[in-house]
Amino acid sequence: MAKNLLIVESPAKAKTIEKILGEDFEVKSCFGHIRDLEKDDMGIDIKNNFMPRYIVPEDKQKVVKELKQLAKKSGEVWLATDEDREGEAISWHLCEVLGLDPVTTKRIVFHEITKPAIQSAVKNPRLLDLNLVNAQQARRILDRIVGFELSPILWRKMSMRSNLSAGRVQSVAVRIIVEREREINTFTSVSSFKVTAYFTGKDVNQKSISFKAEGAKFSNVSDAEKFLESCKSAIYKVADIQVKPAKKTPAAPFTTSTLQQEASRKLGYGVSKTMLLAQKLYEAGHITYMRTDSVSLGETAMNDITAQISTAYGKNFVQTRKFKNKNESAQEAHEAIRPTYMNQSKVDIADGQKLYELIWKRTMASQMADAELEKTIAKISISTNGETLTAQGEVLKFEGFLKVYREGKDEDEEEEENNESMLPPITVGQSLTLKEMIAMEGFTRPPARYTEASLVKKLEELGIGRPSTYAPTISTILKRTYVEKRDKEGTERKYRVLSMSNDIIKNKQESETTGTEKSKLFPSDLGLVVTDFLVQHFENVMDYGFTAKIEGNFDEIAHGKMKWNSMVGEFYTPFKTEVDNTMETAERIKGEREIGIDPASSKKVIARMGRYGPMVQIGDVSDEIKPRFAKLKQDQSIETITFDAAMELFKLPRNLGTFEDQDVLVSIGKFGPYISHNKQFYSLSKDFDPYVINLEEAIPIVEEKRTAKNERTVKVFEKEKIQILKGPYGLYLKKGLKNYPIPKEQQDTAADLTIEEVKQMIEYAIANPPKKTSRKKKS
DNA sequence: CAGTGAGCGAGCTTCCGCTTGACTT
Repeated sequence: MAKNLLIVESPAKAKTIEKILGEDFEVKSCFGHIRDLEKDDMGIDIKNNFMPRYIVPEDKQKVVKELKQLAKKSGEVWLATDEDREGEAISWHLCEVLGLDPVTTKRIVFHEITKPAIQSAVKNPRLLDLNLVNAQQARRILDRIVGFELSPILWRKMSMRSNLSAGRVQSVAVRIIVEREREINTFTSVSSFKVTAYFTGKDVNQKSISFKAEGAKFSNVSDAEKFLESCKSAIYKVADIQVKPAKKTPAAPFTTSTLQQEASRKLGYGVSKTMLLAQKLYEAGHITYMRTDSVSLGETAMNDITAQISTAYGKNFVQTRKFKNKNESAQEAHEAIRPTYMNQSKVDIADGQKLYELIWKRTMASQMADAELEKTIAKISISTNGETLTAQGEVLKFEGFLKVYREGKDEDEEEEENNESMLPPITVGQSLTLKEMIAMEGFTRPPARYTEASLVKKLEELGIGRPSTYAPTISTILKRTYVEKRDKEGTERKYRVLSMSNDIIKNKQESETTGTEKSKLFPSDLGLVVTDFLVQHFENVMDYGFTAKIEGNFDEIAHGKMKWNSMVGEFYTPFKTEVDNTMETAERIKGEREIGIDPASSKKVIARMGRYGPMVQIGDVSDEIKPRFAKLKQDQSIETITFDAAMELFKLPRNLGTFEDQDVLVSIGKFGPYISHNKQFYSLSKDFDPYVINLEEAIPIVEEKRTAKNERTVKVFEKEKIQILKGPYGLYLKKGLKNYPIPKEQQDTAADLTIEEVKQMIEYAIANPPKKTSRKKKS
């Protein structure tokens, strides 16, 4: 009898499952979706009830062909795609393409790849859930409509010529970054003075002790000073001690999102790097599937984990837990991310060890005992003013899960200096000696800029995007340059410190660096203006709750309570009206902002988007005097640039004077600052500031780089902007940014080439690009 | 690339969500 064919999504899964099922089944993978909407068009017949037009994309044709052939000669075909909306749809598409009857074809699901789970799944096949398939179609079609209607509006309304895009997920992701940036910009930091006292004394055994205690916060320096003043000659006594037990609970096992966050905090990985390494670990069989939103662990896995904990740390370290997902949008088709074998603590994947270790520890910790603590809070009285100070200490009574793992924290979650040190043994009534009392100025902090991973966290909270798309979404908004990932240097800030020892109060000023950022997401001006535009015209789609709202509708479709095309239609009609309206009536996107009047010409100075990005402009094209333009520096923004900073930009290009009877100019080009002299350009190193460099400094740079250049230049056709240059492999032609080869036989006589011959050579090179030699070995 | 920078516009671009290989020296 012919074998049955079982189709899953992932090839790595296929291998494992084939082993489990044995002789009767041949297990193949379809590599995810095998059909999609037409690519070049909307792909939807809107007038015909939004009937989708599906095609098999080029890169899936090979797989589909193979599956078709196998299906023909196999016994029964079983569909075992993931148990979620997308998986159900993939199975339906498989039916369509392989000519299977969706009403009789066997459909099975499982959440873990273990022998019992799979065998029981095979014993209990069900049929395709067409309601769920329709929910997926609604999701797909709605996303296509939003993306393919909004993007063209941007092409029309944005003068920049680039591949702009908008979509349900990406545009909201950018909005999150934009709004955070504005929160930071409008944030005003408030300072206060916090009192800390450093005490010494003796414990019951007459051993010397020392610790610190904290007092009130004062909103200004004079109140803080008054307080210190009032503590002069005071007697300090321990007024009260309270001891409270406390416990800490381990975090749930990893999902895609939490893995990305933790790898970012602890290992400094970007989300793409994390996923790439996780993929390698998965393919090598070291971990379970890495694109998941589930926190649950299979039964077999639980046994493996608890056995491992018992052996390594003892039975009292075991505490099993069934974690539940907080997130309603989770579809839980897989397990949490965990090692496949807990007894394996090392892997042989290059760069993968650290990530594996993180997964291993997190998994172990999740089934380990709570950590038990003892928190001590001591109140210290001040005799002179009746105020009290508080000293806190924490003692770990039982390590529990902390033995292997402690979750990292995001910047904005960092609690105020959580004192996790121990308090020395003190007794109520005991008097203490004040060594020093300090009132230090501190400042409230603006919200933190997002990292890739903290953005993923936010998106997940809003139910926007899926585990398989978090990393690609971030790549998209970076590629579109709506958002930039970069560092920011901190700024110096002064703060005051009042200190009192031996009843003498001193007032010092110190300085610190604040606001240093590493690998953070900043919105570009493009991101700012496009977001404003979209929010203004498409508030509905840009709303943070939009996805959650339509997910509710998809659920109703999945439960057969709503028809998918009427749901899409309800969205489409008002949306399309707004699209048409916006196309016709909306102004071009400029993000224009007036920032002042140029005193020299008394013309308006504006900051706005230009063809080549953000710029400042004096005057207008309609003026008699020509307008002047300057592009913004990398860290400047239309929204925040000051008048003075803008005027500084107009100092370029700048004529430094003459050298060898030719002007020396300094300016900033696409690739940074440069000097131009005698029609040649010399890029300026970081050591020189184009706004301050003078002629004396510029001349040596020109001379030095010119000699270097002369050694390379054989001939220059100035009018045509073509050069013949000497390279490591011989002579070649350079036109603009592109290089073209000079044929071997003409290498020696290249210096005598005429412009006509050179042009012909370039034409020939363009017409005959180097061929990709695909040599297939003949067996 | 480059002493500019607008706008004009031919013809191009684009979505989200599933999955992995891969044109070449």
